[in-house]
Amino acid sequence: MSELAKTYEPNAVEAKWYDFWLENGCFRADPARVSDKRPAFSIVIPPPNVTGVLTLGHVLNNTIQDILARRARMLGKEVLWLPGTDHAGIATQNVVEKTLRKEGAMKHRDDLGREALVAKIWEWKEKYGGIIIQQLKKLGASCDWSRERFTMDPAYSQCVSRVFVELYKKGLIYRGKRMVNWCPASLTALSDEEVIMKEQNGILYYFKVEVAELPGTWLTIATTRPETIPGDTAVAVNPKDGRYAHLIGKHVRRPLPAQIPDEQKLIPIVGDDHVDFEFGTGVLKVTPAHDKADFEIGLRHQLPVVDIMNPDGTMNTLAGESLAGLERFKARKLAAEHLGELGVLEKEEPYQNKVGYSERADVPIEPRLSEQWFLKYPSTAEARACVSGTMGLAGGMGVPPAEPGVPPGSSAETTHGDSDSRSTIDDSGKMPESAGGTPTLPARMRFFPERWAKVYDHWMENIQDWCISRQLWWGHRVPVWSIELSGDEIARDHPQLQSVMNLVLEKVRVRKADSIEDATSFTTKLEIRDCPEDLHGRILPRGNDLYRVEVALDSERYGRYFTEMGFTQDPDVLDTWFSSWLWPFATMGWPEKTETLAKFYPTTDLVTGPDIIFFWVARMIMAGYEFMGDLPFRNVYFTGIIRDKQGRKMSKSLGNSPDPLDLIAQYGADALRFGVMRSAPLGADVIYDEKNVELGRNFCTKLWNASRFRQMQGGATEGEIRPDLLTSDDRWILARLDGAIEEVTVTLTEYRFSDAASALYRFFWNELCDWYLEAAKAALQGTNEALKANTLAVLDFVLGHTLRLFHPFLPFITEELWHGMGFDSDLPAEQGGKTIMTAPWPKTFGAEEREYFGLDAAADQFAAAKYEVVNLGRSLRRDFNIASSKRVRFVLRSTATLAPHDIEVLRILLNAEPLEVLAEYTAPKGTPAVLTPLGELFLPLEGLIDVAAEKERLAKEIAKVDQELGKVRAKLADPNFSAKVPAKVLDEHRQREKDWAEKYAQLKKMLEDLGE
RNA sequence: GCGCGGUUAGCUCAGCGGUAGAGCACUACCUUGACACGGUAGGGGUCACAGGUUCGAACCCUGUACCGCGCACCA
Repeated sequence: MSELAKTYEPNAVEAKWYDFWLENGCFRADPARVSDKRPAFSIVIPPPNVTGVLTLGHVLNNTIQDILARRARMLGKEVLWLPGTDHAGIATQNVVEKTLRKEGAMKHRDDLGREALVAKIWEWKEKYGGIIIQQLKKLGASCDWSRERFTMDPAYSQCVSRVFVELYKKGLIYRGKRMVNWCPASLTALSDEEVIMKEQNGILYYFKVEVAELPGTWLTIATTRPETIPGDTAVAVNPKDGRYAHLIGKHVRRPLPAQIPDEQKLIPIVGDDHVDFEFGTGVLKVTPAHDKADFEIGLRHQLPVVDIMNPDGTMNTLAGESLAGLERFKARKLAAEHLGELGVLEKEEPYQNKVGYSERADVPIEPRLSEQWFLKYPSTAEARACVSGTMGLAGGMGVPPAEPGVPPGSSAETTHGDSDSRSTIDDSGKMPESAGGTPTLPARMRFFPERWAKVYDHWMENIQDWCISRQLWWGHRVPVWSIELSGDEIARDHPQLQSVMNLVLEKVRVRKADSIEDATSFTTKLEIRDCPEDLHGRILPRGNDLYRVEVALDSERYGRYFTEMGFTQDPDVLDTWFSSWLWPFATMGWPEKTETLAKFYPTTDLVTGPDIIFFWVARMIMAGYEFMGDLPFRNVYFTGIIRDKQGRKMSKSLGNSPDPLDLIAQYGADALRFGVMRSAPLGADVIYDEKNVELGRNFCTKLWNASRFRQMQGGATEGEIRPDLLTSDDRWILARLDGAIEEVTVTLTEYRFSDAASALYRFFWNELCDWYLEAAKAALQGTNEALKANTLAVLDFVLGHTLRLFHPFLPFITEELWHGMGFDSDLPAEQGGKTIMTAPWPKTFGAEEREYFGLDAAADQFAAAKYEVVNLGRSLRRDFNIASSKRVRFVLRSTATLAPHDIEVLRILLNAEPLEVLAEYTAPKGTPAVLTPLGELFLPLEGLIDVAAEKERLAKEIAKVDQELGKVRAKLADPNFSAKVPAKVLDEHRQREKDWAEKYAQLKKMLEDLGE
């Protein structure tokens, strides 16, 4: 073994071992190695944004995954941790556009054009795309980098198109004109999940309008958005509202825009149940183009839709001359001013409401009518059942998580009315038993913490179609080519479509095509070269003998044939999550039936944040069932969110987000990992404090120094332990080690990482270092060579196991010590050999081993009693102000049989010189003493002590003991107590009473011994 | 409004029916032969509040208050 350096230098060490692991293929997953004896373990990384940089959130998330992966390897599993990055449509395009604008390369994306901008983004991706991957390596992530994937890799993109076409074919994807969430900053539609509601301090404006048919009758309307008045096409009241019901059918004049002729201002008063007559004045202005609810009212009453805004959130000419061109919030103020000038503004009051914000761009979204692609989610019943089945079942901790190979036991607990949700009652014909509504079949997927299952279930229950198209350029382009033709043109130019057209013409429904129901789907073979498959498309009547003919293609190759025929590809790209939801299998080679998929799908664990439970987790589950016929993962661990000391989320703009790379440089990756893990309990947010990283650093240093201590003793590594030479301290630490193995194993199995880290900390620091290492000095400094060698063997055994227990948390320092201590060469390959990564995970002792080593309760108690003597002796020193460095005489009056080694341990730990153990001893009057489990310990300090002070100290202790004694006695005196309490508890109390009474008597005697 | 968490030492959190715990911070002493990124000892808590169940409640039940977070909302 080489000599360990005086201090631990993490940075050089970390780089060295990471390269070593890479060179030796330690992270490589080989499906061919998977067997009955070597089960597969797999995780797919939640792909970070390709342009992202490492945050503390990534540190938390990826450290957990690394711990799971490293431990799985030590458990002898074949581990695949599959890494990669996400193209992150909006985020990435935003970043690059912003940069280009700053550089003056463009003002608007149209200046560059689609191809040029996409090319720029690819350039950007190549240049900065790898940063976060390099940073993950610094953290120690043991991903199989040979399998790194990007959601816009050619093969991955192929998967996305294929999935699109399959869903299109099934009629689950359709194009429709709907109210969507429009982001005026990013100029695209968003899904409902991308909108976050924020509390807003706004103003509620009250203005009045005159009923045209009843001059002099005015209605007052409350609104937060006066700028949309020009888009109002009705005023609505509740038909049950006595105040207004008689006005339904009459008209009012809307005040804005003011310049237009009066007759154009007339809008009807309609009756609609949606109106809440408690709110405001009970009169609602209806702006179908700019509000979801108003749009619905508009549909019910056939109201015109007047769009008064531009896509970027400025007002258009329909808003009137003065508002046109103004940004919406400026327009709001001006509109209110106009109302004032017209004399119809009655009052303004401060008002708090919630406004939808674009998650990415952080600006209020604008409800907007537009044509988008939607997805009716597939496999919802299976996806819902597999998780919601956990409710109230398999509930508590301690139930091991589902492992691969668990037989599928789930079928849907409920059947939905949805015609498209295929039944999940499987062929076996097993129907869920109805047991008072409690699901009786085991869930197949577990959430940690479990409460997220309820959130998931609630969302699944109320699932809405997903708007999957985005008006962006960076992403997967919608694989649909379309052309608008008249019936004649179809017949003339596209004979292939004619037969389909005939069908359409038979049942011509010349009305606005705004949903899938109006489309006629077709499958046809178009006679074009190399096209082996049927093509799927739809013909949608657009009115006036015009038809939109569209085809969905999963191969870009054929797209150009359609282009040649005059078709154009849909300009939109797909929502980023439309590619992410395929991640667990698209990264493993789907749709090919690869060995990787066969061996590693479904994955074992997923580690992610609860904030993307709908964005990603739920959708992956549905995609898994739909395309793989099986769930994508068996256990989902939801991390907390990292917050600063004030409880705020980490964010760049707040500047409260430390750079993990700086922390690694300063403290080391292991320190960062340990510090974060120790403060990240299951199910709770993490309050980040650099002190925790310091703790991690200190911990590594301690581990380093303890190992150095061992090394300085010399001798061969890992000698044979002779049970006959084991001291009580040896037995004690072996038992403690056994307890630590048990606790760490259990806590990790239950995903309680912070508990595992605390258990490791406690064992290593408070048991191994504080007691065993100090006690072992008695043997190591002694002259008994056999005893010394045996102590070293025990120490090596314990340290070797400790390093392995620590390895998932502290991969670098444990590898360094594994080598530095010589474990790499002294152990056979199957027990680790040249890397701790492949060392087996420690197992608890069996009964045989416990007996072999003589580990029993008595041995444990004796050692604990010994350490208690030390504690009490040290307190005594402190009470009489004797420096811990000063050697003083102690006398232990004891009838216990103490081995010379035990006496030597006591002497060293007490820093006594000498320590006399006597069966008979009469202390001089005034000698301080303390009662210990092994007898009375005296600190003879002739003449040095303050008798009064000692008396006071004893009196204080007597009072305390008296109090405890009183409490126990009171309990025992209660007839109810002894009658009702379990025997075990009663015994405990009786024993306690005895102990306290004994202690009380002896303390009294000691007080007397002090004199007068 | 509905749902889910939380409220324990100055701070961050464990404990979840039977003598109140850890880490950090604080105080005192100690540069002793692994470690001052350390050691030893110590101070500090009517476990948010009010009821209830129980021989016994930080822990179980009910309600209240406050703090988070979802979901749905009234313009």
